[in-house]
Amino acid sequence: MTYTIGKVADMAHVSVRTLHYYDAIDLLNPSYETASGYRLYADSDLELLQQILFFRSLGFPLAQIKTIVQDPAFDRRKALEAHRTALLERRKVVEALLVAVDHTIEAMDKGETMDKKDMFDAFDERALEEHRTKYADEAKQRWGTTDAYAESQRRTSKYTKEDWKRIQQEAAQIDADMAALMDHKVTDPEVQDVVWRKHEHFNHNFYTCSVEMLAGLSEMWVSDARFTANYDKIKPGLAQFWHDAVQVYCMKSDRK
Amino acid sequence: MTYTIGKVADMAHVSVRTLHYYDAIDLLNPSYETASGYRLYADSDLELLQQILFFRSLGFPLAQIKTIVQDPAFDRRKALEAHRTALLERRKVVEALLVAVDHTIEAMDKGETMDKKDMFDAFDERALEEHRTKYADEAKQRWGTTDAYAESQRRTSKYTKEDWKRIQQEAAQIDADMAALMDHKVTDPEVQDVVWRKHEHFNHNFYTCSVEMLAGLSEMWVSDARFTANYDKIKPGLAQFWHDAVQVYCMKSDRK
DNA sequence: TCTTGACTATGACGTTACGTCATGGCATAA
DNA sequence: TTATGCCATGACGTAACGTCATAGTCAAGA
Repeated sequence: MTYTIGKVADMAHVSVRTLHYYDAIDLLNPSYETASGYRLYADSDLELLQQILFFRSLGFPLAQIKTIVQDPAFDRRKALEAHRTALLERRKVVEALLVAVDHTIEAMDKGETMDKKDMFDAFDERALEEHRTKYADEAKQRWGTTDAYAESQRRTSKYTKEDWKRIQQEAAQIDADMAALMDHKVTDPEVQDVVWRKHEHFNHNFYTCSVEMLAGLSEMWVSDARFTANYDKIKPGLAQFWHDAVQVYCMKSDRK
Repeated sequence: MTYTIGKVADMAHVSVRTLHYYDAIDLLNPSYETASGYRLYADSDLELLQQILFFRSLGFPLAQIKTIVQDPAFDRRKALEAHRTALLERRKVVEALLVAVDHTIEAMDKGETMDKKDMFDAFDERALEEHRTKYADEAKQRWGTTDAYAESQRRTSKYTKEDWKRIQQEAAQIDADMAALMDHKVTDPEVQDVVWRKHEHFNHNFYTCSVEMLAGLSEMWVSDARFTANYDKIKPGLAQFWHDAVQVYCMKSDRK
């Protein structure tokens, strides 16, 4: 059984142009051809198309898909991991752009409406201060004599009230995202991604945080009642869950 | 004071070609020109370039930057927020791709190691319960708000333990039959026949399952590690095989 | 003054994965 | 036979430049 190009396009939900293109770049050449030059696709062509579309849906460029589907000895596993790394990089870029855009918007707000800004946080004031001292504490308790603490002091001392507000909001979002994943296993990639975001959040806002430091911090979250309470009031058990997830995260980082 | 193109390029850390390009698209035309046609940039041009590069660093497309810097009445704030929204969307896409890639990698891992530990769960209570919640889950995840889910709930709630046992045995038989055909092509009529049986099985026992739903389900079997594992422990690669076979089945049904 | 090397100009092609015409041949049912 | 619909090839456009290729310009050293 063979199918004309329009049929195939309909079945696979791609355009005829796409199939023309795949033929032109020798990614998918139809097995048969009529006397008048019409393309005829066989079942095996459909299967290959499935494969191609699968990898396309994962965001692979066509050039790479070509080698993947045409070389049976190709290491798909390695390709997937390389692709994953590229995606992580892309995410980092987007995150950085988001932060930059947010800051710009914030700066515009500041310049334009600084006056009526004072009305805001009355009770918020306290929350911010609490938050500030909490992180300062966190660093001091563990690395009071180290460079990390000095770095934290140096960086945080320049933060404005708005900075703290933003940092707190980001942290809250990360914690909320983690709380939403508490029914997953701590090894789940989604969970690990949130851990990664927390790690990045520390690096961006406080001090260069090694995985060892992160592991240490996570231990404090379960062993120090004040931190435990802070996490558990978001969702009971979150402190422990954070701890476990971070441990896995650090173990995986070690291997690299 | 004016600067030649090379000087400007060095100062702003962009290429000469980039400035040529900006001139060509009328994003930044130098204010002066020598008799021999050399571009000469004034200080005001440099400032404009600064602006352009700033918005570029935020990821704005040049076409938009053009209106931003050339129209003083332009609402930068709104542009920034729209851009922020776009970035959030991009992040979501990247996150989704990451999850998909992770699941695929995980499924590959499982497929290679799962085979050794299959002979578990026979027909004990727990397996049945797991099975029941699994299908309930399956429906809820995709059509939690639709009629299909309600129908599934209504019908499955009346099933007895014996019903579940029968349903599971039927499903297991279908899966086993499919596993036995994995050396065939997915377009093979025998394979397609088994897909048809699976489709009927769904229709009889759970809810009216359109081909679109079936296609959606099959995608979940490969993208959700839990389902992938369930199929692959019958035979490694079965999840992917089911997926491909169902896709062909649905594509062929579309034609009708 | 002549040459040399650094700098500049324009033009054109390549990149990704197709969309969108434009033009014209082929197929099939009425 | 014709109307209608599907098919083919070719060409241009996309975003933001990189990378030649070819050729004119400028300042400095011999």
